[in-house]
Amino acid sequence: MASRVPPSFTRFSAQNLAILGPLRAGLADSKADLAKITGLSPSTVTARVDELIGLGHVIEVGDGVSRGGRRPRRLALRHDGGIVGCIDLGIDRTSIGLVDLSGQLVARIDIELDVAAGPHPVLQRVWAEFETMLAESTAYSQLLLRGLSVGVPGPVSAETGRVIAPSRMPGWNGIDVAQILGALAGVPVLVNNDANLMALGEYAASDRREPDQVFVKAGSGIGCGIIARGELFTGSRGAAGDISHVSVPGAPPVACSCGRTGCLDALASGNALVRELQAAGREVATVEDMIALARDADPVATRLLREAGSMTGGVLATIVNFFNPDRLVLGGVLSQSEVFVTGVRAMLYAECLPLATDRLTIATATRPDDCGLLGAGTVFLDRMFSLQGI
Amino acid sequence: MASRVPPSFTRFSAQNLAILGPLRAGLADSKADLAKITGLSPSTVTARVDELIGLGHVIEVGDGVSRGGRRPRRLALRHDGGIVGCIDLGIDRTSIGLVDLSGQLVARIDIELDVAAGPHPVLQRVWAEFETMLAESTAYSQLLLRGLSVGVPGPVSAETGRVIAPSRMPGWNGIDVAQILGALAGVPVLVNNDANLMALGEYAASDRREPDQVFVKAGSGIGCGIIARGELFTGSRGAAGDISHVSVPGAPPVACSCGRTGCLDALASGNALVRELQAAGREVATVEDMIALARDADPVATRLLREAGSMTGGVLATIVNFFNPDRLVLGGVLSQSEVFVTGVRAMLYAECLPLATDRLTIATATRPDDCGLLGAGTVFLDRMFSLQGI
DNA sequence: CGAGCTTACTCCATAATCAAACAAAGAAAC
DNA sequence: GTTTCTTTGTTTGATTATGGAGTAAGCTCG
Repeated sequence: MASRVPPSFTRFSAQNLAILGPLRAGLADSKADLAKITGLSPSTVTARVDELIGLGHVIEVGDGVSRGGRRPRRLALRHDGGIVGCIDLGIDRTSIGLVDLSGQLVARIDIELDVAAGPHPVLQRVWAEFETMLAESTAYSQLLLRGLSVGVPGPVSAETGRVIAPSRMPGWNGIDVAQILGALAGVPVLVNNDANLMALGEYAASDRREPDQVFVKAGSGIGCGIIARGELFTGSRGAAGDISHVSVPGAPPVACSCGRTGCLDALASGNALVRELQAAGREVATVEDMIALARDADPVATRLLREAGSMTGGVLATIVNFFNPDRLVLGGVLSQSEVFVTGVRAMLYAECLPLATDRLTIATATRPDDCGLLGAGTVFLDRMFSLQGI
Repeated sequence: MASRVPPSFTRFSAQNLAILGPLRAGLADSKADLAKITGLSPSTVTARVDELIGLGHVIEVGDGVSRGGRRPRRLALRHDGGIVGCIDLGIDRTSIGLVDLSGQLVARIDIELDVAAGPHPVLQRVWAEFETMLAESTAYSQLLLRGLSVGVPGPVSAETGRVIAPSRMPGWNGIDVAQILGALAGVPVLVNNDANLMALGEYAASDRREPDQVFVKAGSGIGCGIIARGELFTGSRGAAGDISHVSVPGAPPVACSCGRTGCLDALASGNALVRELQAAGREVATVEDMIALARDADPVATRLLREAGSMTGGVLATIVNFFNPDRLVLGGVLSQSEVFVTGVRAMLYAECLPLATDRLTIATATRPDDCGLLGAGTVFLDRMFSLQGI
């Protein structure tokens, strides 16, 4: 791979971004296309593209196929202009990956890591593992590390970037992950909630770019990310999408860690189901075990998953009526269970107005394992290729 | 008032809009301010403002006060450049108003009108009443009627502008209000859901311009409008915010017009409460009667209003957790009842995470009677002063 | 195989925009 | 009452973007 690294990004002008945007999204790959899409004049496109080529951000990649006239000279982003480190911090498992400037995931590892060990030990371990992975990825280790993008399993303040009131991350309240990791890595760090990143990753990875989507991460916990008008919606506080502690209609008053009873997280999360299954005498340790059991037609596991689907669907029904998304995506481990997904579907169609569901697609994640890392990469690249810059 | 009408709007250039936007919003009233806010150079601002003055859209209105140097020459939009007719169609009462180009409501009348009489009779009556009102408003009848903006008490398709599946407007399904009224009036007509318009009107009228707001119209029916990132959010279908037929957690299975049971509209709407109160032997005809009864400490009316508040609050709790608005505004007739509002508040604070409510303001509408008409005006003017144009 | 058509791209005179110097008008300091 | 500083607004080359004309390079069909 190219060892000559293009100059560091500072900021792009609005017009350069108008060129880079369609190139990045794959909506255009020639000057003519760019002129059509951006509305800029052909001469301006030529001038801007030449500048971007000179700066080393864009390259010509040979000729395209003719559409009845002169064939276009195809343009592309240089994806060797750097690399972004992506980290999806989980409760007991963390994924680490590399995303190139085109948004492709080009390397990943998974490590066992208990988030309860506390911010500093966890983040030091994560950084050490990342450095090892980067050094071993010979194709990419020469490239400039542009920064890190991290997903955490708890709310992240939109203003300060700190973790706030994370019910499942003891010792992390008020922690500034960007500052700690930034000190270790010496590069810019972005931090977001994991479900938000998964929503964005799914949106970027799938063909179905519906502008209004809801992504539900049903794993050991339950989270949710919102795409509104094609952009991540977090609310001014940064906590939008947090449905863990919504009361489930008509459910038993099971005590929740938040101090109330009947919360979705206490009733339908993977952790809650495993506990119930253990109470019923089954030998299960993880959510995956439980799903395997249900696949083997265990009646209790199957019933619990179906009920969890119903309860999740009941909460989502209100949200679908209210928000009217075009697409609802189920991700997380529980989405691997057909019974759970069926439960969600059945409840949604039963509880929603036809008006709200007749255009609604209910799907499972296109790349369930990767969407967290892909979303982390997307957030970073979108910011890098924006007026704001990194 | 000026009888010379400025030339018809066609489209504004992006830069002219950059000038008009801050002037319209009251964020700037001099060339220096405009340069600061828009980021355009002072010379460009001068050129654009001169052009807009020449076109008759902007005027100089004397000198401002010095802030330590030369005093500014104050600029303003010409609000005599036309007038917009606003119509808030209700189930049995319709408001008709005039909004000038600055967004001020300058005239209004209310008429008794049963929407069930059907589209053509209703819209003909509305247009006749509007013409009478306009002719009698001598200060404005000379001005150019730019168009009409209508709110209807049912879902409106975002794509076709037609009324779709309106549960409370028999005979209106699939009706193109814009086409019917446009044929009568000969001017452009915009149609939107009434709760959406009220949300926008409240947003425009209040000082608290929080970017993420939810407006709940609790009247004879229950509707809801969403402001996300400072803009009306309707979803691609146009029906976002429709919470009438959300199931109320733990409520009795009262039959609803939608064919299901336990819907919010069947339990907590003004109509539902009046029916229940009548069943309890009270002599009430309207929602206003019921509120008056509760003010006189009638125990049944008070209990019903409080329960309705709780049920509405229970549904809104899920929405607040999910959407995380900065502001929740209660409008419609029921918001005039302190008991109802208290019920909503109590349930919301009981059911929501502190994270979701610690920044949340729960308020009643600033101008409860006018926000529908104001919102209709806002929608029209925002569209007129956009690249899209009318 | 070439005339005519289509598509892709470039050149150039015109128009728009900008930064910077300048002018106007007032406030504050001495 | 003069000097100096601030703020507002205009004028002036220099820079930048634009749209249309022109060029390049393919297709298609008689």
